[in-house]
Amino acid sequence: MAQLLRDQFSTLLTQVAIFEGFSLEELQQYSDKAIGKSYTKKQIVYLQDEKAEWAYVIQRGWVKLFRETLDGDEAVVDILTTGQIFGDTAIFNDGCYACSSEVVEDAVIYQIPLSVLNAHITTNNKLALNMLHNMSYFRKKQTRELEHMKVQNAPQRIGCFLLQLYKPRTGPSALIHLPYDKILIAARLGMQPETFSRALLKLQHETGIRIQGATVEIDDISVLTDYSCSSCSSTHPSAEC
Amino acid sequence: MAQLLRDQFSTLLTQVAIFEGFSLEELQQYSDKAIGKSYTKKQIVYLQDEKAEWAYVIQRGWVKLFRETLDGDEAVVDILTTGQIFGDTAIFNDGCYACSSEVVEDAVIYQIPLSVLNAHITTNNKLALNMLHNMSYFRKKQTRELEHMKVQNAPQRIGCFLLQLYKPRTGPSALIHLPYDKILIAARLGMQPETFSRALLKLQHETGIRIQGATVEIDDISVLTDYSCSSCSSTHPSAEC
DNA sequence: CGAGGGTTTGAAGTGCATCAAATAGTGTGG
DNA sequence: CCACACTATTTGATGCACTTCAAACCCTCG
Repeated sequence: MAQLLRDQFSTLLTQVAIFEGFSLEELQQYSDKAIGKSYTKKQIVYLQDEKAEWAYVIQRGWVKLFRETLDGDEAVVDILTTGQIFGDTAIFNDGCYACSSEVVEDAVIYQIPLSVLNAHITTNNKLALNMLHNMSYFRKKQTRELEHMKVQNAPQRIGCFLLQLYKPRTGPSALIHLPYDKILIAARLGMQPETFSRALLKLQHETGIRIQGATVEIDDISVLTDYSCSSCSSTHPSAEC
Repeated sequence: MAQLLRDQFSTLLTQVAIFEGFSLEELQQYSDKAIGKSYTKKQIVYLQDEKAEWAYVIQRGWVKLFRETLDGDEAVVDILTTGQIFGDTAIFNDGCYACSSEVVEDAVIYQIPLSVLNAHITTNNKLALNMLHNMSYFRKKQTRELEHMKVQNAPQRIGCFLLQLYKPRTGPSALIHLPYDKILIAARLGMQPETFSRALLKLQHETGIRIQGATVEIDDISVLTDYSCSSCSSTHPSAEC
């Protein structure tokens, strides 16, 4: 990799959760062997159960992690973007990827050898602790999601999804842009596109938010938290929900 | 703690996943400050969001981890038994418990100070790696559970639950004893007791298994995997499912 | 034996899935 | 720049799975 690219890549790595607190120098060991590629929508990065050689870091775009069942159904595990790493936990999964991954919005993705990461974990306790924190974060997120599947209905789940896109700023109003297809959001929330469409209508009527294509206008974010989080166990109101 | 108890406790700790590969000597640091207690059904061990001082190790009995929503619904996160640790991940959750925990079958539970565990993690990379492996295991389990909530119906989810209770032995037949109330199993699987009862009937008719009170008789385990795992993404057939 | 949970059964309602088809939106080649 | 093809999204109609409410039954334990 050329020096300029290497520096750019190392800077990206400093934004990755598991590398928090690491210096550019410490991260140079990755840029030596890293590879950056461009991907277009619908490209597969890797498949479930494949032997894992690389971890991937997203510089730009969106990537879907999913699992496919024998009869063709798919469960969307997560949808990731800039600064997020994936495939790294194959280290703890017999060296195989636990999910398949597919690009859902044109992306630039770097890949780093798992062997380097693996060696680094066993010698650097700080990295292991960072990964623990990170994995704990995702476990919490998953736990919340399971809870939502059990106790929330479709419109409420969409409300929670919108709240997660909301970045707190001045004032209670917000203008949110849906970052990818509604069909994909529906899959992410475990419902059919038709259900999503109808639930979105219901959500509009019941909370007063306005949706026009991929744009969501919210006058008062607290109406949404009231509506969606009443059946959450999270502290209410919560941006986490 | 008396020496005899201490030894007994250290032996229990060697069975705990995150302490795998540790010697009795290394584990002595816990027995100094550990406390063992008996609990009866329905006793609360700790509540969600409480400041966490202890991690708990089950010697005997069953414990439910759950989250309660504002409007009284509860989501059962997990149900644990002998040799399992809980509350330990509060270390990565701002020092607060992420779930409440309640004894569901009379239990003996030891508690160890989180401060000792926390100190141990930062100095002992092996422990950190063990915890990573363990957390990865639970993440996988949760991912599978989320998938099941999205793609399986009630009888199939019960089938998977039974498969998890099945410990492979000689031959394809099995006699399983349900370890706790059906109401609790229903909650664990995210369904109503009535639904559970009816789904169990359907499962009997469609797979030929026989259920008498808390006893489950299965002639051929593969019938159950065929029935339940057809819509799983796990390698089929799988004890994991 | 009687009280109290656990469990089952019945009847009715609700939410989501499914199938079908219309509509909107996007990118392509002519 | 337009017509076409293709996909995304919406809308309608219907069915099924699960929930809810109500009540009976069963089992255990004081």
